Amino acid sequence: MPAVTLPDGSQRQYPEPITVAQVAEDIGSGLARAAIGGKVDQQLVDTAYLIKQDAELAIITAKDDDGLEIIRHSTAHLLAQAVKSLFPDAQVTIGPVIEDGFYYDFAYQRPFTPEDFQAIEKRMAELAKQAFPVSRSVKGRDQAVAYFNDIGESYKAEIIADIPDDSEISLYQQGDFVDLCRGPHVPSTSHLKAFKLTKLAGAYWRGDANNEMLQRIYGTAWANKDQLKAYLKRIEEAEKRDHRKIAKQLDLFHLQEEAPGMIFWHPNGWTVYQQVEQYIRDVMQTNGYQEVRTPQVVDRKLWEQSGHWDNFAENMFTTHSENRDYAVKPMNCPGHIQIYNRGLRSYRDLPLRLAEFGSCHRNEPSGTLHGLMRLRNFVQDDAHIFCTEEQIQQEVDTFIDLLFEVYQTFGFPDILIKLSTRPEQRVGSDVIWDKAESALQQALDNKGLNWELQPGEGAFYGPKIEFSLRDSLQRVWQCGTIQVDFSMPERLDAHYIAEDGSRQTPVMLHRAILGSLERFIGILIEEHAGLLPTWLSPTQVAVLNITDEQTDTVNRITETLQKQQIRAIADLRNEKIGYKIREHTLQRVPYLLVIGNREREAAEVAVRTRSGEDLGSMPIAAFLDLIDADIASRGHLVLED
RNA sequence: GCCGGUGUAGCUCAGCUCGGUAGAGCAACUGAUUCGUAAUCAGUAGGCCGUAGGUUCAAAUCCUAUCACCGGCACCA
Repeated sequence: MPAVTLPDGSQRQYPEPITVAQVAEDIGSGLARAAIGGKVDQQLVDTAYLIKQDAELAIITAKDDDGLEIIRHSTAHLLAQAVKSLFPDAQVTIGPVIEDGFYYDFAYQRPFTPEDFQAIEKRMAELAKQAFPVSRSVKGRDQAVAYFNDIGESYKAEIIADIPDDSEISLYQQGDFVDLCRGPHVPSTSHLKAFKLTKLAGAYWRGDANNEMLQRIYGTAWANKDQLKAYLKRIEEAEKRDHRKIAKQLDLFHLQEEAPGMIFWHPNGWTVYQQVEQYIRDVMQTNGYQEVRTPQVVDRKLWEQSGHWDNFAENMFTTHSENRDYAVKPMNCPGHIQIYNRGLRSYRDLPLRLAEFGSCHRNEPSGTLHGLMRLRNFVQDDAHIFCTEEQIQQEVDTFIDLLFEVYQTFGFPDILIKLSTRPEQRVGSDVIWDKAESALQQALDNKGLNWELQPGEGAFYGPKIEFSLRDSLQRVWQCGTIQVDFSMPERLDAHYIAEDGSRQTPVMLHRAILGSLERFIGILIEEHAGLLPTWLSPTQVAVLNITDEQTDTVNRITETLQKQQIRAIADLRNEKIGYKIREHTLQRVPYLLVIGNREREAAEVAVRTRSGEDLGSMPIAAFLDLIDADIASRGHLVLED
């Protein structure tokens, strides 16, 4: 006699056990048709799930987030069914739901071609239309292993073999396709109406590069065609923000074959870079850091001593001269320790904060390079804080505040924070690790921040916090970091004289706010779609004449602006004003000053923003006040819609 | 590094299936036009078809290798 309580609080009594689908039918036939799952006492189940006792029930439809997840998961199965029907020899492996979609990994003797891809998508649509009922069954573990081995699905058998002994294994069947799955799934493939396969890629079995490579097919799935269309539109728009595309349009930088993973900065891009660097330099100077500069090419011996040669030799660029081996620096820390080590340090000197816009080279694997985001040569806003163990907490605390201040200036509200703790292979005692990890964790918790734990992901020398941002396609890139290091000061003989006269080894904190300046600028470009705030814009003002009668006036105004440190250009070309406005707007110039005879007579400038807003005519002094305030606010003075 | 895809004028792209003198738009240059808030008109010039081999009477096109880029995977001190 189950009593079912619905989300609105109403209760329904049934004389005997009843399925989710039947309850939906009881409520209404429309709901019954829309039902794709249920939530019984907070647990997601199929519509065929039998409710035997009193329970809370929510009927899940495509409108629910859970419903969408079920649809995506079921579409992954549909993909597998389509692949098996076209390529019976292909083996299925895993097919999880991911953000906005799903993927499925297959093992097959030859690569899927773009034509196969089309055919698979077409077959999926056909199969969905056939409205196969999806049914669940349960097998014992050994029985399930035998079953999948029997039908030639050895990967599935391997997965099941790893599931604990006593677990029940659920199988889902649609047509003649059977897959191992926890579920739940839609009751019929007819619920899968809005999907699209998006990309074809390789992926290692079980995510291990030592294993064979499978073929992964990615797809997206939605509750209806409109949502699918909106999603595809969103992706299309996001791709337009790609910093590599915008860099071409705005002439910011380029890469070329002869220097893979290294940037040729053009005047426009370098202007942006310089603004970012100078801002961070100011922040460092006002927050107790001292800037230094250390060599690019350093004798191999130092890298052996620091441990880099052992751990990262194949990722370092090396060179030699007169029988000596050198490496181009991949990090700045050993250099900073050399500066620390010149002269005897006292506990009174600590914390000592050494900062460097250090250009580092790392020979990253070719497949990882990605525009400004992943390079072989990049500059970090790097600094190392030498301190005592007692000072760690305070330093971490202050650093996080500083980082948030900077990220706020640049307009990044959405920061992903991860804490990585001790890995298997590490140096230093557990006592010290305990201290360091808790210092980092406490600093985060004290500020009430949301963070994710990554157990075992710390560096061999200490735990770390990573601060990551997303690009326009939602890919995550690590930018800021703070890492506690117990190892390197000792390896490189750093010491200080403690209060009691003893010789102690300092702790070192590696920290960066932006991380790689290049990467940060890449994200900045995508975040703003190239519409950089005025303080960062390569050109801040374009002064345009209507006819050549105003040439002298335009030149004079441009010079006036330039003398006030405004990055202004004059556009005196013999073109219609509409043409010039279009061009500079496409170049994302924040302010356009139009000078015709009216303005010349009135000694004013007509101000137009790149968003198309007309700020009216004003004397040049008034415009200077306006743009000065804009620049000083670093993008936080909102003049445009 | 691994899997798949791509590489043609400064930019965006067509031509490649099925081999037969390399094409468009924008940009550039020249000339005309002097114009009021997102594209004035006409003309001219521009290409080692990523690179190196091969097949062929003939290769942008077919084959092999290689480099770079794009999308993933693995990696990211």
